[in-house]
Amino acid sequence: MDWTAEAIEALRALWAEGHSTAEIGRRMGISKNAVVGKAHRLNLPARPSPIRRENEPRATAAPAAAPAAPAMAEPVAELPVPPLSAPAAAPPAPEPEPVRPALTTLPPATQPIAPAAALAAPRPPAATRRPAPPAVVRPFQRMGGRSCCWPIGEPGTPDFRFCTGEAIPGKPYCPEHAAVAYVKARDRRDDAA
DNA sequence: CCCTGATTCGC
DNA sequence: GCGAATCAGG
Repeated sequence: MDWTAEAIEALRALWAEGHSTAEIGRRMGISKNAVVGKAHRLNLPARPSPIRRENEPRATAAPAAAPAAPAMAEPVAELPVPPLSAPAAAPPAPEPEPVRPALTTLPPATQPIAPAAALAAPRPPAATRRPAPPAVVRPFQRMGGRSCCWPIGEPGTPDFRFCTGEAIPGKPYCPEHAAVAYVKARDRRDDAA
C-alpha cells in the first residue's frame, strides 16, 4: 500500500466514521492489519478494543506513583459533522463529467486515473452515464452531498451500480475511492504506459 | 468457527 | 514505515 495523502485521508475518514478495521481494509483493498498498523502509526484515536492488554508483566514497576487518572472526559468521538459550509451555494456543478480513467491516454499530473490499486478493485467503465442509483441508500448519505462516481460491478450487468458514498467536495469520488482513483504523478511515472 | 482491535517485529 | 503474524476478547 502506498500511503498517499488521499489514502490517508480515506483512512482517517473511514476510521472516523467508525468502520471496523477489516471493513476499512475491504473498502480500500488492503488488509485490516495494514489499516490497524497505519492507524496506529498515525496515532488515530484507538477505538474500543475487544480485548485488554493491561496485565503486562511490566506494570509492577511503580504503580504507586500512579498518576491519579485525571477525570478524563469520555472519548465520545463526536463526528465533526461534515461542513456543509456552502450554505445556499451548493454549486450544482454542471457535472464536469470527470473523465473516466482512460488507461491509454495519460493526462497531465493529478488526473483521475484508473484504479491502479484497482487491479483487484472495480474497473471504471469506459464511459457510463450515471443512472439513478438503486433505491438503497446508506443512511449516512446526506443531502447536498454528491454521490461518488465509482462504478461497482460489471457495467451492463443487473447488479451494476455506483458507489453510494458521498463524494469529497470538489472530487467525483468518496474518500475511499478517491484514494484509489488518484495517484500521485510521480508514483505512476513508469507504470502508467 | 466467525468477528473484533492491538502489538510485535522482521523487513 | 510497513504490515503479516500473532495475540486476545467477544
